[in-house]
Amino acid sequence: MNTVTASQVLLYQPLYEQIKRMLTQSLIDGEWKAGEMIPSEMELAGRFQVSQGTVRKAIDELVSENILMRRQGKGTYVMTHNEEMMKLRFLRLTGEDGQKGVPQNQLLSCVRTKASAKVAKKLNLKTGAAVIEIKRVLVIGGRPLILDHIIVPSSEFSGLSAKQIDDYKGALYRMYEQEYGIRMIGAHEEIKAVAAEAETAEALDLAEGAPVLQIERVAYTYGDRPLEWRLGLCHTDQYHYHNELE
Amino acid sequence: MNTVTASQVLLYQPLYEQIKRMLTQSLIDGEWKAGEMIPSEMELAGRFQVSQGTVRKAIDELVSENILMRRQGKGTYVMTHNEEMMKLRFLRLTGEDGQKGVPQNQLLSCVRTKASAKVAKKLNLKTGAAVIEIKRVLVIGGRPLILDHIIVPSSEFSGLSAKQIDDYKGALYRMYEQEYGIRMIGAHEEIKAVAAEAETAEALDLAEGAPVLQIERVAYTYGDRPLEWRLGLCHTDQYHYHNELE
DNA sequence: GAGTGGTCTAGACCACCAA
DNA sequence: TGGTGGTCTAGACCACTCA
Repeated sequence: MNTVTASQVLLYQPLYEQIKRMLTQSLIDGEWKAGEMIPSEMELAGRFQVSQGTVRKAIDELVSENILMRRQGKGTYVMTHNEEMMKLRFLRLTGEDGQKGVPQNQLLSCVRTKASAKVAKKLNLKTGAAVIEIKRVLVIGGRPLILDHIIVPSSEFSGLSAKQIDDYKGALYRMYEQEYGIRMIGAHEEIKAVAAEAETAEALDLAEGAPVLQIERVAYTYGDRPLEWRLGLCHTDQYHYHNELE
Repeated sequence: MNTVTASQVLLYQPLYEQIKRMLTQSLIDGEWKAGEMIPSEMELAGRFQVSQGTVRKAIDELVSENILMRRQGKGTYVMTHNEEMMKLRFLRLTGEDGQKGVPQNQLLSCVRTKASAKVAKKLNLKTGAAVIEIKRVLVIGGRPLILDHIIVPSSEFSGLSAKQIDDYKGALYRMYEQEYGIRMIGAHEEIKAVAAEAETAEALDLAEGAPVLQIERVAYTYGDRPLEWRLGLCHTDQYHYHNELE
């Protein structure tokens, strides 16, 4: 019976799902850019020849995924990392008081290199593909907190420079969005506890062998396309990673 | 103008929000228990004197919060930790292959004691209030993986025994639900990397001082009422904590 | 006041399930 | 075949923003 169900699932597509996919395609195609207003619900209903309620349901889902945002009385907008609430959207480290503090960015290096087998697999690239590798330290409250090791494909970020990273004060997802039109909409993280190696210990002002939190992240844009890999090593004496389970 | 808006926000409540609250209250009152079917949308619409669409929107939100679940053609049910997909809902540790493996429970102790100031604060209790303290090791794939230290208020879990924990093979949230009618619907976790102390090292078969993941969790039931505190110490050589950011 | 999103209704029809 | 949830429509009215 499950085999029958499987084929039915593939055939049947509610209208609002189809519209959701068409809206997403328009976002991928760049018809509406980050921060811009999209057409009104009535206008989209006319374009797709469906009722306003159906368009609404499609938009509802995109809003719940943080891809669009509504502003009552004004319109519906493409979400952007410029929004105050989105700026540190993916930074899950907070102090014991629950406050984040504003991170300072201290760039260590930004070089062209080739993708290792491991990173290539995570980014759907071929081993040895051209990538850009960034190393930096995030300083919060005057203390070095995270040593980040970041890799992005050169094909999508050609010309990426240390100056751009500095210009945006290390807010990389804002920079990707504004300089390259690439909007990160989600990420997958894998977390472990490891002993600090020499490089980590020095960067974070710790003893070698001290326990640090290792956060491996793959961030992706529309259509779940992975476009950034990063490995963060965090000192968690006074900070913690927080998570809400529902 | 913000002051005006604030009072308006307090006064204005959409119908579906009111219905959502009434449904939640019925759940708190135990009108429908975990796994039971609630009345049909049409019946609730009649009871509350609103249209079916309005009831539907209220239920939609409760479903998205994992509080209710729909079964097309059958009805709407109170979510339960018996559901296959809910059984390890809050366990975020997986092996490198992304598989969870079935955990075995090895109970170390289950005793009556008094709440420390720290735990009391997290559980909204008074310092020194009667609590039950459970220590156990979760074994996955034959290897001890997590040393758990769990505290619940005696007032809500009177009579909790080692036998109950064994009977449910350590699936505590299923046990809370079936034995005490308490359903955990969410949790907050704070994660750090720490060095294993002697007790931890012994329980997890590690060297003292080895880095371990420390997960502090407060789990809550309907109305965000906290009813369980736990501290898990995890060995993350072959496992990792995973998280999806959206 | 015009335009937008937000709520609510009433009713139609489809998909699914169980008896 | 009847009852349930799932989709879709058309239209009304409310709340908000801005010119």
